[in-house]
Amino acid sequence: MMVESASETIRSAPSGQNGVGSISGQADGGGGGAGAAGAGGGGAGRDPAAGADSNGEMSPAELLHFQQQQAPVLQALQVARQLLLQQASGLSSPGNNDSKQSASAVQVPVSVAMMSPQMLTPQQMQQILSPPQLQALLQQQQALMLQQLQEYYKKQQEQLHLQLLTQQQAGKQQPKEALGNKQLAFQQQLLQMQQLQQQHLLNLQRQGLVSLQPSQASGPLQTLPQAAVCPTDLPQLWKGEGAPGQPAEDSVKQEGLDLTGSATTATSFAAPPKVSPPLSHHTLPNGQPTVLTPRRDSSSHEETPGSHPLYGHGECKWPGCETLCEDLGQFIKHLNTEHALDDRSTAQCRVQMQVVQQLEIQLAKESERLQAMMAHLHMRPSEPKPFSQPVTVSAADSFPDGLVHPPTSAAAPVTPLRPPGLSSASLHSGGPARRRSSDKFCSPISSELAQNHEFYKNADVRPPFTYASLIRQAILETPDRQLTLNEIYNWFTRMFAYFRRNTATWKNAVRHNLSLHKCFVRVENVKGAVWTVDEREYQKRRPPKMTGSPTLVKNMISGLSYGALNASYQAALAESSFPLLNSPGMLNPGSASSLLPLSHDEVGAPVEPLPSNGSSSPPRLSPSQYSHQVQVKEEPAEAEEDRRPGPPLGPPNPSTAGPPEDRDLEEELPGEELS
DNA sequence: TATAATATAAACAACT
DNA sequence: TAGTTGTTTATATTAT
Repeated sequence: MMVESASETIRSAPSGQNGVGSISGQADGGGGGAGAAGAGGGGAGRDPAAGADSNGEMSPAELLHFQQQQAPVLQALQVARQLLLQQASGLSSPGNNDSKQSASAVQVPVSVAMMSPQMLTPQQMQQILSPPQLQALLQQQQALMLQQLQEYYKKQQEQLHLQLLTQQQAGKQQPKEALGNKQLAFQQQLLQMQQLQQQHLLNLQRQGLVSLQPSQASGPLQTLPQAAVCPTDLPQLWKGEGAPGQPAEDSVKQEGLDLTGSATTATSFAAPPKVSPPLSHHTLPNGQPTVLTPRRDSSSHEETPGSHPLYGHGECKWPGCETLCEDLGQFIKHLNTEHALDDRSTAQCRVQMQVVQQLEIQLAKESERLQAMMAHLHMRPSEPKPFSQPVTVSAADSFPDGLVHPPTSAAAPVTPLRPPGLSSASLHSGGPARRRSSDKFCSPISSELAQNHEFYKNADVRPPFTYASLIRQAILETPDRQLTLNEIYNWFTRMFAYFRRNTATWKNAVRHNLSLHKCFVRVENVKGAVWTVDEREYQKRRPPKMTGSPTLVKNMISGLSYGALNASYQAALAESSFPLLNSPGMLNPGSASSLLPLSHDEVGAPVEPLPSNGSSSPPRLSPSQYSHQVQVKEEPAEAEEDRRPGPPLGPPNPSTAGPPEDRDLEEELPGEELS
């Protein structure tokens, strides 16, 4: 009865279509997850679309107005950048004419310079000043320029903000949707501007044009999140909080840092009511910034250990605040005075939370993308795979929650998902996955399992290994190299998400394999019957030609992904003699640990990373033992008595190995104690 | 095409 | 009696 019902599910399961469906479902799920994750910060996530919509609803006049507003900013940026570039080239080659120009720029108000760089031609400075002087002047000028740039931005942003406010007021009578869309449009403009500003500053920084000293650097630059880490929208988000808002009263801080954000703007701009649920103040470190450990810039972590997370390199790391503090005490004082619990700090904290949310959303998106990529690649197994990524990482990445939930339907025994390091051939089971040709020869189960341990554990993907190899692996992973049937079951379910379903089918298969293959020896001990592996018999199954023959190599090359080729090849060679991992480097910690027991239980074997290594050579079993075990299978009753003494079937004594049947295999294993 | 390996299904017996 | 364990047979698929 059970079997029948289960078999029905199995039958339906193998359908490839379902598998694909499940995949897409997972992808969808991922997307949904992302959406869900972004629910809180959904505003940001939806911004692009919302912005587009809102733009669509804006009147042409408004659009034009904004564009006009932004045009000068762009121009100014371009000009300023050119100017700085010229200056830089001038620095690098003092004799250059450009340097003259740059030097001359020092004397010209930056604002003017930005507007009409071509008109600046005082080149006398270059002739008059020495290179060091020029450089000093240049730095000074750069700082000036930055300051002016920021002021310029600030003004533009204030203008935009004012317009936003007026729109808000004027639009009170308008349908809320339209108003919201307009606001979004405004916010988009603000974001763009801020992004522009940041990109510009970043560019300057990258070009080495701006090596701003902390004090010199105006907030924006220093507070810029790492470009590599943050998508462009993230910095803007932050900026949006800090700079744009800058209502008049806050805009100019005594420190001269223009970065300080204003709470009001922050809330209205970056955290629209819908998006940012009222972040109650309790979420804020009430006057105890220490609670705000999650800094948005990782730089804080580089600071001297023991220092305040918000204090590093002698300055306050509070977003937008680079106030210099001589020591921790001063910093604490500064913290309590400048960053106490108030609207501004609250808003900044909100921003920080949004930054984190954005990062999470980004992570979700990237994970989804990775899934899609993997699915896509699986669709075309013939295509060469670029690289095999570190399995654990990618697997984890692709499944943020660490789980790939089995498709709702029992379908999809083989989903398009593939462990990154796994060869297409080994997974090639497009359909019912009847054949796992590569399991024995091409991709050693031990290494693949080690590499993709997390993947199989979490992904509902049918492992590309035969039942026999899996059973063997399960048994060999145990210190005693013996397992009861139930323990084998448990290993299957523990190691493979796939085997958490259709239990009747695969369990039947396991039993069938145990009985069918001579390599599995049933031994009775006190606890009952346990199953062991007769490596000699197991290796017998190998077609002789496979051993190190060109065919093997050919198969492997054709079957393995390029990235995994090397590791798999090595592992294959290793497995032929040492079935289990013997190359620690290929293991990820988790799997390595799981396999660890194997390595230390062998009595006689010195290193014996894998006792099971007996594989190629009749390893662990002394002739007597071996014969006895075989006998056991045929005559279980007798066996158990002899076994009793040591560990039930304890680590077979590796003392003398049976006649190495697979000599051919052992070429890889020089030092192996074959006999 | 023949063969081997494998997967799956199922029947059956023994045991708990 | 039901469930588990173990064996065996049959059939289909795939690769060599």
